[in-house]
Amino acid sequence: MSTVSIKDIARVAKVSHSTVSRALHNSPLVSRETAERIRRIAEEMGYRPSAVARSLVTRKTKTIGVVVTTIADPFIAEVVSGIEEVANDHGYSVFLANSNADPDREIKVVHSFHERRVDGILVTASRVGALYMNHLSEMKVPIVLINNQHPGEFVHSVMIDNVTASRTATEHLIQLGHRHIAYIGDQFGYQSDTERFAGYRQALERSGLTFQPELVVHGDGKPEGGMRAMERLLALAPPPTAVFCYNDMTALGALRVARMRGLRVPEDISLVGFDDLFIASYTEPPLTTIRQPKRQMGRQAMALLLQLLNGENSQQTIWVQGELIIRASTAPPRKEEAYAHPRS
Amino acid sequence: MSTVSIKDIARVAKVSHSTVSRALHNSPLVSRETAERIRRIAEEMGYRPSAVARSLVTRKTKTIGVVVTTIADPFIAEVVSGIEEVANDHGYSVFLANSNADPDREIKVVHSFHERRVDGILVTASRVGALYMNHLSEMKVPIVLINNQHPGEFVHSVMIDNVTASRTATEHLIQLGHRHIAYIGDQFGYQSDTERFAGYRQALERSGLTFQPELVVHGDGKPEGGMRAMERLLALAPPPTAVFCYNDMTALGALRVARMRGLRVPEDISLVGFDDLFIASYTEPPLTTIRQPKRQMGRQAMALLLQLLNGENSQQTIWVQGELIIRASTAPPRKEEAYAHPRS
DNA sequence: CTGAAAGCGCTTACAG
DNA sequence: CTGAAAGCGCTTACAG
Repeated sequence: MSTVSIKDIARVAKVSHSTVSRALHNSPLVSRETAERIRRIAEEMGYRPSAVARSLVTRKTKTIGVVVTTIADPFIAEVVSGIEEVANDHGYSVFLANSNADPDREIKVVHSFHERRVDGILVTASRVGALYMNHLSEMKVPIVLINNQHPGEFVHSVMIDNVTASRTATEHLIQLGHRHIAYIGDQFGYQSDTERFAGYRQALERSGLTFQPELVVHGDGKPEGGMRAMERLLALAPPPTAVFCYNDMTALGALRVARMRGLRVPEDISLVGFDDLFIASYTEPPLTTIRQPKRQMGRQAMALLLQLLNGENSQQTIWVQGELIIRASTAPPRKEEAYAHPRS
Repeated sequence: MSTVSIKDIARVAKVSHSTVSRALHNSPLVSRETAERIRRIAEEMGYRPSAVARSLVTRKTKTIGVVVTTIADPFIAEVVSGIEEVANDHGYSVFLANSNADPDREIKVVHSFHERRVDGILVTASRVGALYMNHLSEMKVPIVLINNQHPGEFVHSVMIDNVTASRTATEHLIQLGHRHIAYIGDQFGYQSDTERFAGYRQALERSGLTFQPELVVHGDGKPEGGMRAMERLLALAPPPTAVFCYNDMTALGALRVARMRGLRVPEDISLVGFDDLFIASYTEPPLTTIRQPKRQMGRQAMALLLQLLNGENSQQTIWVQGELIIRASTAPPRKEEAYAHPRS
């Protein structure tokens, strides 16, 4: 293979390779003429410096590792796109690895990033277990978590303020006149589910509505789980007049079941999602939801990592706020239902 | 920083670092006992070999570069997820870079991959121009393109058979009884648009239907373009009874406009997409479309690259077939319209 | 301003 | 079976 090195250039420029190295770095230690000549020759020879050789001596690879459960998740893809943007703007390349939420794979990914000597690590929307976190922190490189489900004590992270956002979403339904509001959660036990549920309860409490446990059902964060959950809710007597869903994917399933049961959204039942995936604008009706600034969260996480990489000991957690996006899946309940629910 | 090297291990094991290297590679050249002892020590010391040092001597980085326009595109994200799967299974790490279809950025990405000394490159669904391709091929590493819009002569690629798939999609509409079938394309001039249009025309011809130029309008591959195009089609007298869309995103826009105009899908107008994005199952009605085996295409592209990396000079182009997925957005036209169109 | 030297962490012929 | 040596392509003190 023909890859040209600093030595090749030195040979044709009749200087030492040290001088070539300096010239290529615009070092003031080399005369203008020689420097320019060397640069011209390098250009002509199609020289590209070897990042691997450089990394070996500088002990910085200018790479970061991004771990995701799966890049096929639209939420994650948006976040990663934000990460990649600022990484590239600062000369960093990103290694992408899917963990598939598989513990074995997670360990393998961490080892792989370790061997690659990445300068830092970003973990998106993962449910990193304790074991995984230990492996990660053994690497002794800065780690930033995005919407992590098990925040440890020593890690930096970017997090959506789930409680406030969920309270806002639920309050929107209450303001419309709903009194019989359900919550379809994610699988039980995950932090963001717990937080979103907490926001839902806070909204009920603040409005003096009694919490009804039967109105809380768990899905799986995907349409399938949303469908199953919605079926259970619609079997209730009376069924809720509004449903706040853990995320848009869940809402997608809920929406489908509502339609299958012949219910009109929002006339018969209101639906709110969370995330504001692209798809939320294109459902029928378009979905009222909480927007997470996904790309922005990716950008901020990378910016935080950059600070850590520069030795600035910045804040532990960056909180971002969700934004209620009112579209067409929410409306006042029908008259006869609005006040059917007893106030506490 | 504390990263332990082969030398550190050598020191505590009281052997040379060459022996350590051999032991860690399970070389038969080192006695079982020493090898095991060394491995134990390495383990205890938390040793992780440096891929960068190894790369420097082996002249293989075991990395590949993946260029995408944007990872936020759901089609691309699925493909990348397939790529990543097989890459990781074979010990390769993947560098991900978004080009944003920006020529400047494309060049920068290529340079960056060059400097990183990636072993191979995968380009997904890009509209790589000639300039870009030149830079790419200068690197002298194997390149595999996926659904590229400007296939060159010397590159390997994985391509969907657009013509056959589009003909199938259109024939499906014809079989339902439609005679007045529109095509909403992508921006004019792109290869896959040209091919899908060709498939559409072939279907018409084979069925003896006359091609009507006014039934062909161009969008932009996104919902917005689909909306504009659909508005133009619905302004026709008579409007088409069915529309074949360049892709699902376009169909999303078309669907929305149909609804805004008070048309029922599929009763008043049938719609077919292309891609079978996740979202296609969750529109209302669920979208009939052509499924591209996205993940599989990513896997095959990476497998092809692997072969090239192993020096096997494999086939230039792998063709994959689309699959018609009939859902609920297509149905026979209303009686009075079915035969309104003159046969040629 | 320029070059020779050392070294980053490995692999792998070459001797023994 | 083991070690000393060379070298991958750079960067950067150290001399001059």
